[in-house]
Order: sequence, then C-alpha cells, then structure tokens
Amino acid sequence: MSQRQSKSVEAGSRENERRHTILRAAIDVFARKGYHGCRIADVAREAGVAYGLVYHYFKNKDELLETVAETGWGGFVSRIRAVAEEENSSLEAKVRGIADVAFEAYRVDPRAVKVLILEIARSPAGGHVASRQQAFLDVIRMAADMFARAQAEGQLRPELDPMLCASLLCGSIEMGLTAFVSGLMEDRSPEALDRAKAQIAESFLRGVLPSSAPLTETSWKQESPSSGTRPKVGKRA
Amino acid sequence: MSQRQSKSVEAGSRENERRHTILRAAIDVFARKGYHGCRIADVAREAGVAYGLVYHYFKNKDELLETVAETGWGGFVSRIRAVAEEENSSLEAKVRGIADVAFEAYRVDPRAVKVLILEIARSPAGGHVASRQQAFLDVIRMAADMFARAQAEGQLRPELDPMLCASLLCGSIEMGLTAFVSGLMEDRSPEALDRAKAQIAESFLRGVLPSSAPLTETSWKQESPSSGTRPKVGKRA
Amino acid sequence: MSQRQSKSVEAGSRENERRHTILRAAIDVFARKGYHGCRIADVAREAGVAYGLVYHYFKNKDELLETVAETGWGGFVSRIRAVAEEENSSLEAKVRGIADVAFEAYRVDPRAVKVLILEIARSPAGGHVASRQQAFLDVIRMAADMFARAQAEGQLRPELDPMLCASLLCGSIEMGLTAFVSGLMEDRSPEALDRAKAQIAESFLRGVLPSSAPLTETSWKQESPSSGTRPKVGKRA
Amino acid sequence: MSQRQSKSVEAGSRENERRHTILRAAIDVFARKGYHGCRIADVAREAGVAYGLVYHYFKNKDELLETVAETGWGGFVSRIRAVAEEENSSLEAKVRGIADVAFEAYRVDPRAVKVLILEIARSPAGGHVASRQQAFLDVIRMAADMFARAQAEGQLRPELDPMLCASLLCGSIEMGLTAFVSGLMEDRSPEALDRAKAQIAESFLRGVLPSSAPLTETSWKQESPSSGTRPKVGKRA
DNA sequence: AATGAATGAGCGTTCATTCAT
DNA sequence: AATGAATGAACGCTCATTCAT
Repeated sequence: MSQRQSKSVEAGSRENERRHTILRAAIDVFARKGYHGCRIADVAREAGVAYGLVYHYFKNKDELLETVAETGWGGFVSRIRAVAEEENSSLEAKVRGIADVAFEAYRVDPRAVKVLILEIARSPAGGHVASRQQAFLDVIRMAADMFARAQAEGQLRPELDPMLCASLLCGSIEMGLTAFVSGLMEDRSPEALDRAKAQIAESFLRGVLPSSAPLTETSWKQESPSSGTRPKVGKRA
Repeated sequence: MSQRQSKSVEAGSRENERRHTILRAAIDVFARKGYHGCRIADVAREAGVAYGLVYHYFKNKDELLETVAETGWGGFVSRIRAVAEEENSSLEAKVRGIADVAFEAYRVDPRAVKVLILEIARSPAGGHVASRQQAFLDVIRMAADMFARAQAEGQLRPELDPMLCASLLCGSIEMGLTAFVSGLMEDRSPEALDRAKAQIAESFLRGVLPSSAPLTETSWKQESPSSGTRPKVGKRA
Repeated sequence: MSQRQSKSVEAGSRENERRHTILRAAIDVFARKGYHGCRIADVAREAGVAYGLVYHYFKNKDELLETVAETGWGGFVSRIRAVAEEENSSLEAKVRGIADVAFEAYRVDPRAVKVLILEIARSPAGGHVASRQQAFLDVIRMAADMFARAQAEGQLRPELDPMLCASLLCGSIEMGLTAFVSGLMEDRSPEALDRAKAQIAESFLRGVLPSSAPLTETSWKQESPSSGTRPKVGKRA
Repeated sequence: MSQRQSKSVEAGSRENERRHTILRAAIDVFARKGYHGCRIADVAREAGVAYGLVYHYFKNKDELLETVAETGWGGFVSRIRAVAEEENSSLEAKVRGIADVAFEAYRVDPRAVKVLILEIARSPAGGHVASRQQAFLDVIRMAADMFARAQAEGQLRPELDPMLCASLLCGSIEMGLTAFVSGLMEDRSPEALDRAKAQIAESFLRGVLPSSAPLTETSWKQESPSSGTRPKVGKRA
C-alpha cells in the first residue's frame, strides 16, 4: 500500500503522517460533499496543510480519490474475500461473515462507509476514477463465485442464479447499511446494528438455502415485552 | 400554414415535441455521463438544438434534472404506491407487484432506469436536486408502511423490522436491476428478466414470510426441460 | 419627430401608436433599471407586445435608446436652445427660462427626467449610444455661447469664464433636479419645486451677475412667519 | 513597472503590488469603458496578469468595483468630511476647502476622478454596487448639515434651503470637474485649474452668502495683466 | 404586422494544476 | 518538503438578434 519507507525512519513516518492526514481529510470532505462538491482547496484546508502540498503526495484529484478508494474499499474487499474464499466453512457462515465485515466497517467508521457506498461503490456511469469505476461489481462477482461453488455442493437451491444471489446479498447489505447511513433507522446502537445484521443474513439465507438445510438462528428479536411468551418461532421445526 | 388555428395546434405539439426531445437527450446524456459529467452543451448537441434553446424550456440545469427525475421517478413511485397500497391483496402479491413494476420499467426503458438508479435514487450526499434528494428513501418508507400493515395482519414474521424489510426488498430489486444495467448479467432477454424478477421476489418472500405461509412458486427454473409440463401458475388461491 | 404618416391615416396612427407604446415602455424600464439592466424582453412585456415586435419598430437596442434620447433629450434641448438664443431678453431672463424648462420637464414627467439625467446626459465614458454620448456637453456648449454673448454685452462679470459659468449653471440645475429625483428633497409639491427653481436661478445669478446689475427677486421664501414684516421685495435696495 | 527586485522581505509588498496593479487596471478600464463595458478579461489584460488572478485578489467583479470605489471615493469623502466638520472655520473657508479637495483629487489623478464621477457617484438607478449606490447623496447630506449649521449662525442667507445649497455646491463642483474631464475646458494647466476652482467657489459663495458678508476674493482673473491695479473689488460696495 | 421559438456569441466564475520561491 | 500565487480551460447562464410562420 505504501511504497515509501526509505530515507530515514523519522522522515518516512513524518511523510506518511502528512499523507495520511490528507487522506483522512479527503475522506471527510468526500463524505460531506461528494466527489464533485469537494475541491482540493477543501481537502487542504480540512487537513490544515498548504494548497500545493496535496499535489506533493497525490498526482491529481483522481489519484487522491483512487487512493481513498484503495485504502477504504480495498481493505474492505480483501476482508470480504477472506471470508468468501474460506475453505472449510458453510455458505451460511460465509454469508453471516460477509454481513459481519460490512457492519463492522460501519461500526468502526460510519463516515467512511458513507463514502464507500455513495461515492465509490456507486460511482456514476461516467465514472471519475477509472479503475474503481465498478468497484461494487468486483465484490458481486466474487460473491457470485462463492455462491456457484456452494451451489455445486448443494448448499444453494439449484434453481437459483448465483450471480443474482450475489446481487441480492450485496443489495440487501448495502441497502441495510444505507438505512442506517441515511437516518432511516433511528436506533443506531450497537445492539440495533447487531439485530439488523442478523435479520439481513437470516432473511437472505432463509430465502436461498435449500429447504432441507436448517438455519442456525440467533436470538435477535427486538425487545417485545410479550416476546417472552412468544414461542421462539423458529425456523423450521 | 399561416392560418391562426392550425398554427396554434401545431405549435403546441411542436413545442411539446421540442421539450420532449431535449428531455430525452438529457436522460441519454445523464445516463452516459452522470449529472456532473453532463454539460448543457452535450444535451443540446444530443438533442440537435441550439445551446440557448435548452434554457428556453428549462430554467437551468437543476430544473432540467428535476424534470428528468419527476418524469421518470415520479411515475415510477406512483406506480409502486398503487401496488403497495392496494386494499385487497396479499403481501406476496404486493411484493411480486413491486418487482413487476421495477422490471417493467427496465424493460421499457433500460437507459432511463440507469439514470433513475445511479443519478436520482442515489444522489450523492451533497445532493444536487433538493426535492429529489432522498427519492429512494420515500419509496423505502412507503414500503416500510406496507410491511408494517402486513405484519399487523400476520403476513410478515413478527420478529422482523418492517423498515429493514423494506430496505432489503428495495436493495434486492435495485441490485438485481443493477446487475442487468451494469452488464453483470449477460443474458438480458425478456425471459431472463422474468426469471430474475421471480427469483428476487421469491427469495425475498421465502425469507420474510411466516413459515406457515406457503409460497406460490412460479416456474422460472432456468434450464428445466420439464418445465413445459408445469402449469404457468398464476397467483395463489 | 415622426417620419411616418403616409399610407393611410389609420394605419399610420395605429403604427405610431404601437411605436409610441414601446417607446414609453422603454423609458419606463430604463428609468427603473438603467440601460444595461433593461432587456428587450422587459420592454416588450412592459409594452404588452410580443418580443419580436420591438424589432419591427427599432433596428436594435441601441436605436431604441437613441430614439428615447432623441424624443426626450432632443425636445428638451431645443426648448433650452429657444430660450438661450432668444434675441431680446436679458441674461437673467434666459437663466430663469432655462431653469423653467428643466423644472417644467420634471413636473411633466419625472421619470423621463430621471432617464435623461442618469442614462442619457451622463452616459458612461464608453457611451453606449454614439451620437448621444455627449448630449450634456452640447447643452453646456450652447449655454457657454449664451454666456459669452452676455459677457460681451456686460451682462456677465468680465472675469468669469463663460464655459465654466455654463457648467456651473447646468451642474446646479442638474443636481437640483437630482435632489428631487433621488428623494433627497422630501417635499416634491409644485410649490416646493417652484421655490427650488427660484433659489437655483437666483443664487446662480447673484453669483455671476455684475455687482452693478440688481437681481429681480421673486418671493419664494419658505415659511418664515416673520416674512410678513419683510417687504415682498421685488428689487433689492 | 518593476520586475524582480528583492526576495523574501518583499513577499508581502509583492502581493500588495499585484493587487494594486489590478486595481489600477480596473480603474483604467472602468474609466475607459464604464462598469458594464469593462470585462474581467480586459482588466486582466490591462494589468498583464492571468484571467484567474483577478479572482485571487477580488471575490468578484462587484467587489472589484466596490474596492475601486472604497479606495477612491472613501478617501475623498473623508477628506471632504474633515473640511465640512472643521470646528473653527467660516462657511467660506469650508466651501473653498471643499473645492480644494475636489480639484486636488483631480490634479493628482484625473482618470480616477473620471471614474468617481461617472461610475461611482452617479451609479445608475439599478445600482451595481449596493453600498456605493448613492455615494454622492451621502456627500450632499453631509454638506447640507454643514450649511444648516452655518445658517443657524447667520453665515448663510436665511431663506435658502440648506439641502438645495448643498446640491448646488456639489453640482457646481462636479460639473466644473466634468468640464475638465470631458475636454470641454481646453486649458488644463495647474493655473487654469486654480482659476476654475476659485471661480466656482466664489460664484457660489457670492450667490448664497448674506449680503452683509463680504467675500474674500482671490485674484484669479484670467488674462488681465492690469488686475493688480484693480481694487480688491469686495462684494458689496 | 405580429408572434415567440431558435440561435449562439459573450461573459462571469470556478477550480484543477503548475510554478517560483 | 512546503507554500500559495499564478494560470487558463471549462462551463453555466444571459440576452440581443434572427427567423419561420
């Protein structure tokens, strides 16, 4: 990720620090104003550095976004990949794992996720940043592979299109996060996030798993006072 | 030719024609380059009219997009609403109906849907067009109401959060369409679209409907050669 | 003033009427927004005619202003000239006459005078309308001639520069009117106007007439309660 | 004007220099073409700088003019005010002082006075620059106060309206300067300017001072070589 | 004559990028 | 490395003028 480290340790770290400061500033400004609304001047001011310094660390605006994308999205994607390509784990575990990764990212830095979703994952057709242009699609393809393998092993209902399954999972997670990002979901407590994460994974799994495969249910029913009396309406009997 | 009455009649339709031409051009250019990448000059060239004429029909760039949004999204939303607020229809029927509306819109005008999804529904944080800014959110809220009502009637599993259900449905449909829009799905034949539509609705329903409620399954298995024998089951009884 | 009258009387007058309507509208809009702030569209709307019709009666915007200037300023100037070149009248009578003409013009149409002063007389250095560019200067030159002749006859103190006298007279009258036009003078009643006119003429005359030439004073003292004791002095002692 | 001279110390002054260069250019172009005729491109070319640099130093065109106005008019007005509000000086001294200030400004920078008179003092009805819109009126009001005070002390004929007196004085001075600015006065030598200044002040004073107050006359008779022998013709005999 | 749609040059402003220090 | 002044292409919008009817 970082090619600079020679010179002296101090210099290197100082340099990295500066670079990182600018990067954080870029994420903030992007999150606040979006790609087009964000001017280099804004980033510099936010970072508290001189105008021209941004151009010392980044070739141009696109490289800056490119880097923002790489830093954020790249890490995100590799974590997703780690889960999706795990050797000895069930589809269910993988799906839950993917939801985990996504929600954890949101918990750690909601603002960055906002950028990821709005500015990077969905960069408009024209696409500012060539290589990141269809960032989301890579993830979907990766997930599609995962579903295809699972389908071959009988872990996914055979009549389902793996690519479409991948799209649905990603769409569900993304819109679930969007609901939080956008303020649609009022309760943003860690517990609420966990409940949402579980609901997303389980609803999805229930929808695509073979009828014969029972679902490991977590208890995430809200706090219905009467829920105690309610039978853990579980999955399948 | 130079007579009054015929002139005015023609004039009216000519004017509307021009306006419509420009609107179509705007949709095309938006679809190709996104809001910011689309210059008025592009729209004018695409429409084959003079630069200034765009400003004869639209106050400014924002009003142009606003109108694109209203024309496209507005109609779309009202059709969704008609389905969601239907009095005597089951949740399943409504969910299938919503998927129908979305996929029909895509079938009729894929390019417009592209704009809808990329530029209008997901307008970036900054949001160019005030009133349309959170267009998608309105639809989700509408769907959330629908799910809440259904839940009260026992048509939705009680432990699910209606707002989240709404998000998941919308996310699934949107990403399903995105898969087509983006070229992720290679087969874009009407049949493939129908299959996808059914898979989306059914996976979703299977995921959220109470276990006790059986799902009316349509025949959309891809390569089942025996599907010919299966009756084209319509709605459920 | 009007070169069109042939054809048929009706047609001519209808045409003239239209033209005049537009001209009035132009004066109004000019008065309200100034030359640059006034668009052809404004004039057309104000006149209640179609956009393009303005171009039937006037070649272009400049010709329109040119005509406004001619109509207003031209008439004004010729009236001034009539007074200034009168054969058998004293300098005092001429100066008073010039003030009369100016204030009468204001009384008749304050709005037109506003245009005259702000937009025509003082057209900025660049000058929109070539021929009118130095409209005011013509008047001053004319007045300078008048003063020079008077000086030759001993009616003006010999040490004064006639051109400067002309400038002072015009400046005084103009700024006097400006005081009314601008709202600096609150009382704009006919009586107040007459008082101002007299004060301007008399102050000026008292300043430039030879000491030996007594001034015919008018009674324009405002509301001096003690004025009863003061002889309604005609001549001074 | 000056290329490179020193380095670090002059950074601040270099910046000011640039700003000043642009300001001068703006004054020049304004003087030549007026507010509307003057494009930013002109100012930049005149100043010999890049287009965008103008916007580095001035927020926009209006602020540029605003600054021109402030720099020129503001200083002018405060000098006038200093004279007008002087405690121990006669009305005559004040009037002469005001004429001094005005003519001195012209002597120092005729071009700037041209701008002042044509573009700032008399900004058209619409008024480009809000705060400077009625710059002249402020000066007139100030002078009116001065005359009112003088009238209370018997230094101004009681039947005169102070506001009108102020207008006349300002109008006289302004048109006097206009005569020079416009080329109406051919002799623009310092001596000619002094003569004009004296004539303006004295004619005005003679016109408004009480008959009992003699006027201190300066000798400015144009080409009377024998004027030295002429008795200091006071006012009244 | 009358209408108003159509045209396009022109200008203010923004902002990514470069450069001198 | 760091600064911020300098550059100029790009684009939204206006509006005088023309044109088809």
